[in-house]
Amino acid sequence: MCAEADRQTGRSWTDVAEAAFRRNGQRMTQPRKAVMGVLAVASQPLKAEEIRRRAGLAETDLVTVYRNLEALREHNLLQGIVLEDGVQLFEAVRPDRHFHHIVCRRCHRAEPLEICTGHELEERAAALGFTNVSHVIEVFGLCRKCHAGRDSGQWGGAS
Amino acid sequence: MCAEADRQTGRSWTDVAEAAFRRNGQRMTQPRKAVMGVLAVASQPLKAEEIRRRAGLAETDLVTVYRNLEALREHNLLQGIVLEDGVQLFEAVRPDRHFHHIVCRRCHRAEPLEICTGHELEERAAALGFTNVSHVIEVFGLCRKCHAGRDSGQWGGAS
DNA sequence: TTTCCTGCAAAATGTTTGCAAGGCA
DNA sequence: TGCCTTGCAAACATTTTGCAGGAAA
Repeated sequence: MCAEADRQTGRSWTDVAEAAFRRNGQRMTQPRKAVMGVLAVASQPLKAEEIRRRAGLAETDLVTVYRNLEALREHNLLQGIVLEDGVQLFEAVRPDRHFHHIVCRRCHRAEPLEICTGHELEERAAALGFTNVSHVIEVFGLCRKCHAGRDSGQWGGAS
Repeated sequence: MCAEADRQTGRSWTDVAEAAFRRNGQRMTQPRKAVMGVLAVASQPLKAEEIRRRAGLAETDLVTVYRNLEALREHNLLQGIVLEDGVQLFEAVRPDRHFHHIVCRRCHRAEPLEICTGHELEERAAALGFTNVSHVIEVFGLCRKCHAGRDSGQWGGAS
């Protein structure tokens, strides 16, 4: 799919995304460019609100941000993760990278964990008759900075 | 059934939960008993609304259900999973069982996947300086019944 | 009779939808 | 000039909070 082009042509994620939009007769507006710019350089998954902030779109409605995120997702250029409390974070999809994150449950800072153990689970799921299988693997914890003074939490322990 | 019994004492999850409440000076009310009864026999994680329905608490406010779920969680007797769309499902915690689920993204039916590959990830996270580490691993797909006529979905594929 | 629990109302959050006006191509 | 996008308002679903009255122990 479109994201594959990246590996073959060496084009940046932004270029690939822009091409996908144009191919579909969709337009490159200022808010869309700004959102893409943020996602292109983000080193971690971000909340919609944070994307707007980094994009310098304080004047822009959050609705517009969501609509652009949704548009990117439809082109398979964006993926989301859901935190323990239901909040969504978004990040650019790059074909040459698949990994999961350790996310600080206090400050939401994320670091990549460059291993993926999902295939076993997916195989098992397929054996149970499930199709269109995907997996979510996220690890939560407290980063060093946030470690000070906090109880173990209701989700802790059950690993 | 035997699987419900606490490994050491032979007490059922319900008994353990009731003891935990009484130990804390908390009371066994009718809504609380009903919620616990549902969780004790549920074979899969359930939404708050579904718990109320199964508990026969149509007259009871959902707020009460949430408060009881929260109370159970504080005793480490309940755990939740978050679906791709942010909705929470709840299930009883049993000390002798740790596994993840394959959840149908249409009908929310879940089946256990009796393997857990989270420890590697947690070790890695700990090495990065994170504490209080826990993990969320969920696999989503379409069960056989729901497989008919449905597009691949915005989250699909990116395994 | 204490104080925990419930119901009701309302708020908080995060996200989506409808519609008319605005602006890329 | 088309019609894709935006802004605004409002709807939405889920979950949380405040407060007064009701009920376990």
